[in-house]
Amino acid sequence: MSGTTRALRSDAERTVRTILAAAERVLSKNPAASMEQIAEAAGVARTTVHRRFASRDALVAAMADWATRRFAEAVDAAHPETTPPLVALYQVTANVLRVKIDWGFAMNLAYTTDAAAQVHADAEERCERLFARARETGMLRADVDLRWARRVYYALIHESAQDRDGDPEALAARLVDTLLRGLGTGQGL
Amino acid sequence: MSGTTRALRSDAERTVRTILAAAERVLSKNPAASMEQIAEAAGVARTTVHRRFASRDALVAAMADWATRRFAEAVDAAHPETTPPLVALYQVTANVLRVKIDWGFAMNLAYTTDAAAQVHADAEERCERLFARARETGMLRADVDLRWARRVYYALIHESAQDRDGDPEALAARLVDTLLRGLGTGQGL
DNA sequence: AGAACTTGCAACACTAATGTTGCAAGTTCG
DNA sequence: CGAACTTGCAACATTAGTGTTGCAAGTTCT
Repeated sequence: MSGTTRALRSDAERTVRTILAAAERVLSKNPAASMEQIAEAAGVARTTVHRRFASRDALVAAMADWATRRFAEAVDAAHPETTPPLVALYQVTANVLRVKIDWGFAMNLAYTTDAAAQVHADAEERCERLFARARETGMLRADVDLRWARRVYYALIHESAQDRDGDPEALAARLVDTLLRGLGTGQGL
Repeated sequence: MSGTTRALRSDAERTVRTILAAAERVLSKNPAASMEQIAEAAGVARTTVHRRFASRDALVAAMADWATRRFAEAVDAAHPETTPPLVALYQVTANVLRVKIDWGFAMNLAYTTDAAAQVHADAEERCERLFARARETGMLRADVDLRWARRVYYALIHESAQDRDGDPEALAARLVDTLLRGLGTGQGL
């Protein structure tokens, strides 16, 4: 039984992922797109979408959860609490960019689901803790506000993720450089 | 005749602005809000909204135009082509923040209308020209990409505008400081 | 008071999207 | 092959939002 159902279930799983990917593509271009448009982009009938997701809200919630899971993996993989701050910053940035480039819309649904909200709230805290370590090691200025630092960092992540065909490593390098050094020379300040 | 119609017309104008302000308030919280919700927030009947704006799209377009006009005024008032770059940067930033704090949603409709699109495209060019001047005077690093500079600047404007109750001058100061100096000390790079 | 105009209200028509169901056709696997 | 399961298709019910109209009541100004 488990062999059979596993095979059959994997078909369904594949369909689910196809739909999620299509929804990301369509909704990132037009957040008000209909289920019909999403189904068409996924190459399935609208009824199939409704079979997999009870409602539009359920589909959106599934997108939030899916992207959030990938986001959490991206953060964890960089071991931001144990790696030296600068290295961690590069790693997290590149990893998160990889996810955000593909799931930009879904990642903006951070506070749609309780589970997703929890992960993102945790991530914010971890981010600020990383910046706290960076400040202690003299990497960040002593007077920098951690909350503002995180907000600027997030804003730069968001902006960098618009370069959908760029190399995540290069994007991360530019981002970190801008975050730490800014764009000025320091003349006339 | 002109006296009479002017008085009557001003009533209508007042209603129009009330509706625009309400739409901004409501739609910034929920972009999918209905005309009913907007009307309620404006303290008028839904039919009144429909009398002033032929359709939902027309309302949204009016919001885009209104915010764009205020945005253009904010930029012009800073005389970014003739004032020294650093001063101009502060002035433009503070002025634009004042508008964006109140019309954040409407300002994101930049490319809804042809007229608005034109203004915003112009503003982007003017922004990059300002940064070009800043680079020539040694305020910005010589190797900085103007397009990236503008994108970072816009991202910081967007983020700063979230502090809806902050003093625009103080927000501008923090923004420019972050843009030019970044958040790092320069140690270990 | 009277003209010009605006508003709220109730009622209506219309549309687009959502969500459901039944069934025939197809697949994967044992 | 037959069981389990999934899909597409057609048809349907329901709803929420949009946009329209007529009319009575109200205002502002002359």
